[in-house]
Amino acid sequence: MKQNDIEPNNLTFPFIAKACAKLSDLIYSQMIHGHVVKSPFDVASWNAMLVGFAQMGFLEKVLRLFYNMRLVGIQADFVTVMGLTQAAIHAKHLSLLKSVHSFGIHIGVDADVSVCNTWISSYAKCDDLKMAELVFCGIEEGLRTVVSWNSMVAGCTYGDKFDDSLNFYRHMMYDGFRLDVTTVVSLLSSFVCPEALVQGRLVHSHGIHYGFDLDVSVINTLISMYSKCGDIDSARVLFDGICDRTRVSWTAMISGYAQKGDLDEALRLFFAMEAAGELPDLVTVLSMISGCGQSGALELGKWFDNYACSGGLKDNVMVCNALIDMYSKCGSIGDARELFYALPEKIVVSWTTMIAGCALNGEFVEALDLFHQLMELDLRPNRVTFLAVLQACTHTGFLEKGWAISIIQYDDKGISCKSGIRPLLLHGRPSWKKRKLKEALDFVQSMPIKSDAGIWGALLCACKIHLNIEIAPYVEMANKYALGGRWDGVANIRTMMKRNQVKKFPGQSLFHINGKTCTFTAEDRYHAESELTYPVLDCLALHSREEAYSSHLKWIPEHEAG
DNA sequence: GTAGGGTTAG
Repeated sequence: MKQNDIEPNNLTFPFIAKACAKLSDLIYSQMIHGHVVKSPFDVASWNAMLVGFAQMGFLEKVLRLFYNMRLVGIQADFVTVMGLTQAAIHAKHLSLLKSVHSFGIHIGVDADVSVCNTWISSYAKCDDLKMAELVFCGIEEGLRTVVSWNSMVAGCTYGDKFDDSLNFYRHMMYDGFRLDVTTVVSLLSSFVCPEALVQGRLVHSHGIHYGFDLDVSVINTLISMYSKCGDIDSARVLFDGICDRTRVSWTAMISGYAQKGDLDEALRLFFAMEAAGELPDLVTVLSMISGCGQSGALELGKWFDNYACSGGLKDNVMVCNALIDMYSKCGSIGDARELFYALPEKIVVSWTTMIAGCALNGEFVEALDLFHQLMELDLRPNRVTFLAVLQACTHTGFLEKGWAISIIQYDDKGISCKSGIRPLLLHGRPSWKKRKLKEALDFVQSMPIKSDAGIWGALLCACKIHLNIEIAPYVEMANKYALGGRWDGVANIRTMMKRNQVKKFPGQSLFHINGKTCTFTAEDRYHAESELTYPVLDCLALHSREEAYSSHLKWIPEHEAG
C-alpha cells in the first residue's frame, strides 16, 4: 500500500501500530525479567508488522520491532531485510541503508537478485548513485534481470543524470534486454526541459515500436513529458485520445496547463474531471495550488485552500508547503507565515519555501533568522535552501550590517551539517573586499550540496551589489578568475552553464483582472494601447531611478564611498 | 522486486 492511499484522518493505522509496538515491548520486558519467552509469533507475523510500519514510515517502531524480534530469537529473513530497506528509504537514511545492506550480506540474502534490485533503487533514492552502481555491478551478469536494469535507469533519473540513464538504456539493449513499460516510463520522466524534447520524442517512438504506446501509464508519462518540455499541444492530443482516462491522466494534463500559466484551461479541466466522475486527489490539488502561485491568482488560491481544507488534505505537509508557496508568491506573506508556524511537522521543503517566500516579499531579516532556526534542527538544508538564503542575502546588505556568511561543519558521517550566518566586525582595510569575496566563495564551495549555476549566479549577484565589484557578466568574471589561476570553482561557471544548458528566459509579469490573466514582458509592445502607456511608464521610471540612486548610495559604507 | 500525475529556486 502506498502512503497516498491512506484515507486522511484515519486513526486506525496509528492505533494498530501502537498496539503492535506495545506487544513487542511486552515480550521483550518479560524476557529481561527472566521469563523464558517464546515468541507467540513466527517470522512471517513479525515481518508483517515490520513491513506495515515501514510502509507507513514509522522508523522508530520498525527498529524497535526488529530489535525485539532478534532478542526473542526470531531469525530474520529476506522479507525482514526488505522491510528494513523500505524504512531506510522512507527516512532517506543513507547510513541506515548501508547498515541494512551489510546485515543483508551477513545473513546471505544478497544472493537474491530481487533484494539487490531493491538496494539499487534504494541507494539511488538516497542520492548515492555510486553505491547503486556498485550493487548493480556486483550482480553476476547472468543473474541480472530487466528489473536490475530498470532500477539503474530509474536511479539515474532521480539523480538528474539523464545522459547516464540513456547510457544504461543503450547498454541494456546491447546486452540483449528488451525494454518494458517501466523502462519507458522511467526514461520519459527524466525529460523535463525543452532541450530534452528531442530525446523524449525518440523514446516515445521506441515505445510505439514496441507497442507500449497504448499503455495508460506510458501515455500519462508522455503527457507530463511533453508539457514539461514545452510542447503542450502534443500532450493535449495524447490526452484527448485516451479512452479510459485515469486520475493520473487528468492530473498530468491539468498540471501541464497550470505550470505553463494557463490557469483558465487548468481550472476548466479540473471541473471537467469532476464532471466525468473522476475525483481530484492530493496531487491534483497540489498542481492547482502551485499553478495559482505561478500565476499570482490569490483568490483562486484561497478557494483551493478551502477546497483542500474540506477534503481533509490540509493535514498533508506537501499541501501546506504548496499553500505557503502560493500565498507568498501572491504577496500574502501573512497568510504564508500563519500556515508555516501552525505546521506541526516542518520538513526541509517547508523551511525552504518560507525562507524563499520571505526573500520574495522583502522580509530579508526574517529569512536569515529562519535559516538560523533551521540550522539548530536536525534537518539537512539542500541546494534550494542555500539558494533561497543567498537570494535573501543579495537584498539585505548583510555585509554592510556586519554580517558575513560562515562556516559549515559536517559530522563524520556527513548526515547533518551546521552552518550559520554570524555577525562579523568590519575592518577598513583595502583587502576587505577580497576577503569577503573569498569568504562567500568558501561558503559556496564548502556547501554540502552540489552548487549549480543558480547558486553561483546568486553569489555573483551578491558580490556585485555588496562588494561594489565592477558589473561584469558571469562569463567574464569566470574568465578573470581562471586567468588568475584561483578559485577554479568560479572558473567552471562557463562549463557548468553549458552543461546545464542554462538559458535566460525573459521574466514575465502578470495580473488578474475580471477573471482573466494578463501577462507582459519587459519592453512588451504588443498591447494596443502601448503607445499611450509607455510615456507614463517612462515618467514613473525616471522618478524611481532618482529614488533608487539616492538609496543605493546609502548602501556603500562610508570608508568605501568615493 | 523496478515505474506513472505532485510541493521548495531560476
